[in-house]
Amino acid sequence: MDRHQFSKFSNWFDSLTEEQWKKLSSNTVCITYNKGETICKQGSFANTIFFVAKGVQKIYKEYHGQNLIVKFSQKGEMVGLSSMYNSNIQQYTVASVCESVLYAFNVDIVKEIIRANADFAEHIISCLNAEQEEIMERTLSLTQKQLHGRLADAVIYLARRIYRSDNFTLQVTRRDMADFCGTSTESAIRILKEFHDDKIIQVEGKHLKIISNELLERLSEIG
Amino acid sequence: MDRHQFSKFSNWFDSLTEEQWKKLSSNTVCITYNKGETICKQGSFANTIFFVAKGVQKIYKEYHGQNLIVKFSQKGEMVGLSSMYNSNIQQYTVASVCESVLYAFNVDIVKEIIRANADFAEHIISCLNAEQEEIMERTLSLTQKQLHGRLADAVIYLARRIYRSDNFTLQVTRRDMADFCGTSTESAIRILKEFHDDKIIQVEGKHLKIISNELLERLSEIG
DNA sequence: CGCGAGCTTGACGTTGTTCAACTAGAGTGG
DNA sequence: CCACTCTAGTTGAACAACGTCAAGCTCGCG
Repeated sequence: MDRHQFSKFSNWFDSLTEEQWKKLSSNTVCITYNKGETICKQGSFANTIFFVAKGVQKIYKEYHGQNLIVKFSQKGEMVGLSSMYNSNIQQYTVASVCESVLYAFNVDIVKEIIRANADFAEHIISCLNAEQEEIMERTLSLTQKQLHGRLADAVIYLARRIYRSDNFTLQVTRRDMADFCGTSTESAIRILKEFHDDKIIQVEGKHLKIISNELLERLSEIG
Repeated sequence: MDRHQFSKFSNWFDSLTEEQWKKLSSNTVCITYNKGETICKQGSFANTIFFVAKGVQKIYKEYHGQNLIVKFSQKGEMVGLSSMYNSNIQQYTVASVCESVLYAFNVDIVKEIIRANADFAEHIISCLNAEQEEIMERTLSLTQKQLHGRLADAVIYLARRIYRSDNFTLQVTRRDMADFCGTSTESAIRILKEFHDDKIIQVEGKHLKIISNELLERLSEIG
């Protein structure tokens, strides 16, 4: 594992001493996942922290055959930090929505570094804070807004956070969009079509283009 | 501030050195809040971490005049850990649902101790993990279950986590119950009445008694 | 005694789910 | 190369769940 490769797209490991880096990387494997493959499974033992080097993944909770997608993770993010202490049971399932490359760290080594390196510990806490803030914002969206608001939020999320463009090719299915908005596939499709007909976005198959960010934000705002 | 008082009902500060404790406690004030008073407000600057010595508080997000109660906090818990890093803006409002006593710590001192004390840092991370797990569980409940399941969850939560009894006096209003379940006051009342009529619980005004834990759990399970 | 906040109930309308049917494309095996 | 199947996407109609509105109630407090 070349340290320089990592620091190009992530500051996660900048604070590590040479020794800490060696220990971490010698206990690490790199894995490539195909589209649709499960990376880790809700309910299994959580002894791994993942670092995403490539691709997009969906992090979701399973419930009675229904899925709720909590968030999408991507390049430069750590996955599994929130199942690190307490129960060592995985709280959610992670699956690859396109070809992904992940590094799998041993959780005990990560914990060891947390204890030895205050900068790294702070980074972790800071990251957990951000994640929780995000989840609470989404919980608010999912529980207080109607479908139009929720789908507007989803489109904004994908455009700004994941694809960083107003014009992108969806790697997720309509079902995933629905699971992200806590609704049924049919409803998600209907609302997206409405947005299309109202010239707020342009959807053709997997291609999505935002026409009016203002209208999307208005929809998000009024719920 | 007497250290012994604290260690009676909390292990939060056990790992602190004498010096760290002195520094922390000399920058701390103790405040009593009456029922209904706001402890801290969503959107304001977050430079305080609270430690609850007495009472029950509601932690909620405000949105268009509607509130979503994320959780209730109580004796022995820290409040504000999740707004510690990143933005120093309070992510939620905290209000007292009965007479409460809280200690207000300076966030910078807490951060200083995190850097200097690995046990304390681990404790914080562990706590953040637990909180996030709880919030995700609730998000699942709120988005995937129908009202009966959500109210069953709320009753179970109050009985097991807050009052630790199957027979207790509610300090929260029906409105709060509704805000906790992401529904309207009227709906919350109707479902509670149904539970009462079906002899699952017994509600009379503020008094609540669980008659059948099995039925409640079945309701929670089937959603 | 009157006022206001919290609680309760019924009627009604809306939102969003469910079910069923149909289409299109991708992969598979004969 | 063509039937076959499977998955994803789409549409419409019927229905259930839930929110909203309106009204009345109770109880504590000034």
